[in-house]
Amino acid sequence: MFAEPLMLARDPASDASDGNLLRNASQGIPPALSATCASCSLRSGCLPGNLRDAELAAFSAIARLKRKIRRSAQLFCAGDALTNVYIVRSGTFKTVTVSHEGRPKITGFYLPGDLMGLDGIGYGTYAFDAIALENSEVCVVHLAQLENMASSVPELLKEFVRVLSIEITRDHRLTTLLGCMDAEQRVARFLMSLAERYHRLGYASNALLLHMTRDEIASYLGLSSETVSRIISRLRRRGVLTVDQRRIGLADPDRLSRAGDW
Amino acid sequence: MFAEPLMLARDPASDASDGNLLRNASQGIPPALSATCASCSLRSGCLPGNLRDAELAAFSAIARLKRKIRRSAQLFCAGDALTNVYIVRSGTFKTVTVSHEGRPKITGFYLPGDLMGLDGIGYGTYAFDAIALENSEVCVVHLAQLENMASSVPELLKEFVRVLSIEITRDHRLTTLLGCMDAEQRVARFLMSLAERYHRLGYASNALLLHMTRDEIASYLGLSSETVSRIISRLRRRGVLTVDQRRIGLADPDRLSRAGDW
DNA sequence: CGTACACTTGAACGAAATCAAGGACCGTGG
DNA sequence: CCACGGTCCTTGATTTCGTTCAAGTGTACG
Repeated sequence: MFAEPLMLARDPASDASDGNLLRNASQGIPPALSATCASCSLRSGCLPGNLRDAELAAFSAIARLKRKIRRSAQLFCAGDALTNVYIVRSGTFKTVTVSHEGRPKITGFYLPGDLMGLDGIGYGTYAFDAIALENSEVCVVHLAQLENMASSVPELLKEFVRVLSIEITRDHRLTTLLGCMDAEQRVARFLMSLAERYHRLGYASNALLLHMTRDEIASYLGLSSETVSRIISRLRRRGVLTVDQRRIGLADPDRLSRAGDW
Repeated sequence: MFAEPLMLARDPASDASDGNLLRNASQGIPPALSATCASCSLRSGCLPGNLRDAELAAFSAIARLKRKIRRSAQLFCAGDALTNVYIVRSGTFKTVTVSHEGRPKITGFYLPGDLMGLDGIGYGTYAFDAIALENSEVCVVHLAQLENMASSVPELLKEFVRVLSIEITRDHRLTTLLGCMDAEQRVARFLMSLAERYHRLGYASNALLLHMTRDEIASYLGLSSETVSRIISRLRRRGVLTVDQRRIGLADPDRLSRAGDW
């Protein structure tokens, strides 16, 4: 479909080494003791959202370790052995898979509260590269410890299963989007969904700041960056959006929503 | 993308009533006592595959209830409250979602050993309609009982999480397929993947019998049925496949595999 | 034996990719 | 401070792949 490699913003190869340096550096910093789940601003939007105080403290202990990842650095690599899953604490990530010819394809964007690495559990290795789109921080959750705790805390088990299931639902929606919708529907849905996710995190619901490039959006939506650009321009001309670089204003959310109907 | 409704083989509306009649009818039949997991031919290809004898018997008890679904009848409906998940025991199912204009889109095909309904757990309702492509049988697994047992049997918890994770992986692959690949790659991958799944079930690896129509394949792959037909014809002309209606022979699996490379 | 449905194939059309060029923004260094 | 190079973004012209439309063939089943 792409005759030439689709060049994304940053070179994965150089990111890898960059990421490793950062990882080592950040692990030298002792985790802040104040960073407990009870004091975290995500709270209900996160995996342990439904736990009671004692259980929450226990979960907090297994998610104690934090890791800072600088913009364009790599959190984990496709093929690496999976012992941890990660919860985004702040910032944004993308996950990327690479064709055997080296063409990258973005499979997801992750915001605060999202779990990364779930897709790799079944095979014991990460299925994708995870790269930070801005300076970000994650909670490191040892999978075996999580499964242990889930055995003894039914509420956590349910919540973990729920998160896994919702990831499946999200993927199925993406599947429908990629299989059935035209370019305008895809872009409209993408913006709506991003706005909703930010809104749930407490941001304004009628404006959003994209942390990804047009190329990255295009890759995720199975389009070319030119097409994404054209669609955004068209929606702007129609008065549905206001556009100032990465700042997108939802001037008419109803019409945007309808543009994404299927 | 489709200006006209994509007509699938059978009318979902008529299937629904048909399905309900069947459901009531089949529930009148007492479950066969001989149908235990220990005696099931799927064994290692199924959820309880790694359990030891005592645990297997316990699992067998919560998956005791079977249900027969006749060709084109409906197992469950999108939006219905989800209390059970289903394991395909024999036969084939498709899951279907319908656009607000009534256009159907097939989101998955399910073979023996596959779990259906996982995508609905997060929201407590099924996300899709599940329809049998041939006369089929499923094991009914009460979700609450499954989660209960998973709490006390770590091996089952791991296996359940593994199955959920693998579903995520599978969806991500489909996402890549729909987002990046051209028609030939999609069809080639589809056939390869189906052949592999049948092979794991003990069928010949170089031949396969499609239980779905070209329309259904097309819907799943985000193509038109004409395109699917043309691609299959092209692969036949090249000597990669032999085609006799729904019987597909994999004359040159290596080349078929390469045709699906990305 | 005839009707219905699934499948195949051809021809015309269209949506999005590709190719190509120009412009805006950013950090850097003179 | 401004010039410079590098990204990123936008827009236009052309091409391409797959859809749509249309017709015809084959197969299953009453």
